[in-house]
Amino acid sequence: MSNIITITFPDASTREYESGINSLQIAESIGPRLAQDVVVSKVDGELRDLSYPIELNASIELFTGEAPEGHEVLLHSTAHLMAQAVKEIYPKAQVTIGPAIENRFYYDFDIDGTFSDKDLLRIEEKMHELANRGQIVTRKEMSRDDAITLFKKMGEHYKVEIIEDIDPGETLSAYQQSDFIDLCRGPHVPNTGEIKYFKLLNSSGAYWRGDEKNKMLQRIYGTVFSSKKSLKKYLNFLEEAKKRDHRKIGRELEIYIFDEEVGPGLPLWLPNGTIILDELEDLAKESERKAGYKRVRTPHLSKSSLYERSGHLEHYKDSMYPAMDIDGTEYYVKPMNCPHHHKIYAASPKSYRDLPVRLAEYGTCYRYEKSGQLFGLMRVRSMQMNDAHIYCTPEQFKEEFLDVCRMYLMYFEIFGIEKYMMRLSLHDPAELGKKYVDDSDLWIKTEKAVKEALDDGGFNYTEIPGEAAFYGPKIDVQVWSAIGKEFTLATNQVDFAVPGRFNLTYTNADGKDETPLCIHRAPLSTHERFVGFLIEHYAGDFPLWLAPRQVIILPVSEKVHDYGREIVNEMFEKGIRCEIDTRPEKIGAKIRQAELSKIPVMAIIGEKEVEARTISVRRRKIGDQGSIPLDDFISEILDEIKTRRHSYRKTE
RNA sequence: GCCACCGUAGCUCAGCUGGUAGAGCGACUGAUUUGUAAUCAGUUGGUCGGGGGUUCGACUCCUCUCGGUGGCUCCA
Repeated sequence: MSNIITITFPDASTREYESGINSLQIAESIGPRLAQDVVVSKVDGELRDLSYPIELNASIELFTGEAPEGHEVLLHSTAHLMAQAVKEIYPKAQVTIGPAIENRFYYDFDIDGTFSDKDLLRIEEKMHELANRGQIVTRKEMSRDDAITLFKKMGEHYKVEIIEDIDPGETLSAYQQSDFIDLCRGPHVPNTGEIKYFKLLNSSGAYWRGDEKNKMLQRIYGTVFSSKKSLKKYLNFLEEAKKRDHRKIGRELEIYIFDEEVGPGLPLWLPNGTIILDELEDLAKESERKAGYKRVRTPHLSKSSLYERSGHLEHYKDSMYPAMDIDGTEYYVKPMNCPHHHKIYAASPKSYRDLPVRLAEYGTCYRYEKSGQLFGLMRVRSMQMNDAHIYCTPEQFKEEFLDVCRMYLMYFEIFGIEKYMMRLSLHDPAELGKKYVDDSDLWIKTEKAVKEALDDGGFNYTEIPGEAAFYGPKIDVQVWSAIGKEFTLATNQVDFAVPGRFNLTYTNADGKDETPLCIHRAPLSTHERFVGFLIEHYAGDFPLWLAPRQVIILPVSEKVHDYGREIVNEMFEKGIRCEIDTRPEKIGAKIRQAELSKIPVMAIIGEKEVEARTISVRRRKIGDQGSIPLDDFISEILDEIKTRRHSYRKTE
């Protein structure tokens, strides 16, 4: 066996080393700085500990804590460090799982009692102490049975439970630092001294294995970075995100409120918010009209039999408001519009020539969301859906489905939404007849058709098994709130089951009855959620067409109030939302107030402007734009509104 | 729903170990007639989320309840 091996680096350069060398030694041979910063390596494409001995020729990639691979290891190692600290302070605590997540890590513990903020500080202190000790982190491989024996002896019952679920033949690994041993796949940093810049963020309850039937554990979230600067930047980002939170801006800009006496999750839309909703609806009506949708309206209540037929009572009863008894019959507040639309479809006989039938309604629905689930406008109990149902033949399906997807993209373009993820939710064969309509062939056929449509349309998407609706696969568009919470913005579902239950038919060219497919779609989500999202997306700086307050006239002195009122009237006549600030304040104060209110256009008028019939334009965040004739100003504003132009952005 | 934390004026917040509440902004009034992010002065404003209890005395302690926040779980 040759003692010399060749190591290939990502840039294709090579170096020779003695067999058995590890990544840390290789880093040292390149430079002391790299040796200091390197956290983990990839050997032949596999992430490995720095101490992993390399026996044969290999390709190697070294990662510092700045690289995503390195950061993840750092996060994970810090989770271990936290667990070690917790075990030292609370010897009776049992450790469970502690993974790295995006920019953060957490660890769940089973302890008596809970963690207070003070406890977190104490744990954090302990962590610094343990980190500074420079404990060497070593990897130990063992058989599954040995692992069970070891963790049983340690009294770590959750770990034993985890191991017992692993295949008997597998070799497991554990990492040890001082007396602390944790089952872990690794890799980890070689020394706890590498962990310097961390902070524990918050604690919460978390069910063991995420199942509310299980015991509630105590979870601690924290974060770590490879430099003080990065940590600070991240903490700062969290602070900035809070400023964009739609709940904060929604209150500041008087968009919506919740009232204790009205009830949780039941928003009241203030005049400013209603303007935004109206604009969104105008956009939706306009684009749906052009796309051949017909608008319908349906009641808020229906008999229970309707939802029995649709299957919703069977599948979603827990999320519906309880039934009310009316003249001895059970009625439900509607949790969705589809059954009503099915009835409208069925109201007259359809031929294949009538299809596709596209029915749209911004119907208000009510869903009983668990109290802990409510989240500002993003998760509410009363909601208006940007809803429509498309009934089509199997031949028409692909094109209809794609048209819906294209409609999302058109909206995203209008709103400047760039960060999103498309998710295709598929059924789980094991759940057929339980969670899902029991028709395996139809599921497979439909899912294939959806995938084909998406592929042909050139869409990128991720497949998620076991997340489909009970009646068919669905496409969700996922976005993230300012504080990083993921949620579904647009949704598009294929329904091959419910039309049959409603006996919906169309007569085909051969004169025979067939059941149409139904596409459920809500590209603008619920209007509540969409507005919540937009508030954060724009950080309250709405583009002109959406801005509740579009133009404010700021008179330099009272002498020009008449001219100002004249402008307001003229703009009002043209449909521009314009107001005038007649407070006896100096112009600087009026500007400041307008800026804080995020009014996009300020029109400053003084005696010069009166004389020349001009206005001095100041765009929010842009500043003074100079004087222009009043008529030009009005037509510019109108054009910007009409074309729904993007807002000016500070950083662009 | 579960775990933790929080709840003082329209908003943001102060109020030490119990002695019946303060500031800034806002709003209002008056003066100022102002040129691109705060003119000055005055006035207004709270049964300290609500109920019950402990205490001579509760914003402060206990308890129940309502609401919010961070998570867990779920989302047609």
